Amino acid sequence: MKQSDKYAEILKKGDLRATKQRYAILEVLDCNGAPVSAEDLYIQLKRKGIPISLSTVYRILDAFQEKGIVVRSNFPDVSKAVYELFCEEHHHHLLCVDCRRVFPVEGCPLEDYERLIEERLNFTVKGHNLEVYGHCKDCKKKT
Amino acid sequence: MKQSDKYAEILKKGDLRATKQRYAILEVLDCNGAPVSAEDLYIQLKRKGIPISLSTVYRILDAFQEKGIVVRSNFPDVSKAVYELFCEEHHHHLLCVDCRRVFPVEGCPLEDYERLIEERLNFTVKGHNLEVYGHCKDCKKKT
DNA sequence: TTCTTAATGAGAATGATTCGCATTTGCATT
DNA sequence: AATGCAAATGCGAATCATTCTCATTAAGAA
Repeated sequence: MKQSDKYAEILKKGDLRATKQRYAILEVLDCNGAPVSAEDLYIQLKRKGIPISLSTVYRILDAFQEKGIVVRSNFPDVSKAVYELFCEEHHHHLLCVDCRRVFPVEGCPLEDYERLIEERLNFTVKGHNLEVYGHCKDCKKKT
Repeated sequence: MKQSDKYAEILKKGDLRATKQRYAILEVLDCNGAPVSAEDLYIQLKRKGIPISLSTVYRILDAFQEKGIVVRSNFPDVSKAVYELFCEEHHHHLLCVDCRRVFPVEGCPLEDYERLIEERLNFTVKGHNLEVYGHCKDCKKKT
């Protein structure tokens, strides 16, 4: 199966029309790995020669997030939201406070904690947000 | 010791002048328990008859955060930042997606996880952000 | 009481995001 | 392939949270 077929399927499943702009956003997110801001995405798309406007980037990301195609996050002390493709394997992020890069970490330590919350506080847990921040191995060296 | 003495001490320790506005913000945060946005804080202060402007609220919260007196957080899908008094006991928050209330939970399940990250990924952990969201016990009933 | 400097108020400026509306484009149906 | 219509896009204006500027006020040391 070609990449473009994969994207077409994602869009069809989400009941979204297949447009050049949507394909291009899926492709960039797919290649990018780490979360990107709407503006970065816009710049990358322009650089690739894709005709698109910033508001369309926002609109597409919104639609994607509604359909569960992407996940939006807000990192502390960063004023813009970032987006990445939804990933089956639940994972979290390490943020380097020096170089501002984002590293994925697979796995999640919260199952027991959430069970405890459900039992002790009678709260139905639907999800969580977790980011860990600090100094990545490259930035550690430099100091 | 009176409450106002407590606030005076906090300000002195932070090397900040004691002003009516700063006392008032400390008092509201102290009574409020849960995190509040700058605007909510401003509204509450006005309601109490405190003369203050919104920019001052932001400035004071900024200064407080710099001194470690308050903690600022960004909850997902909420565009404004929220602030609460720094609390010695490390804790996290439960967000009810229905009533939007915030509940504190003491304790933290991340020690082992962070140790693992430090070892496996050679990343120096400085802190983390964790919020759990779902339906609180009151909203659960209503449905 | 005076002086210096930090803090405040009011509103303008900024930056991220959303909205409104005219135009274009997928795509289901002839 | 041509048609029609709803969905998607582009552009700029609008909005929202937050920060900045600068003139005025008030803490607190001397």
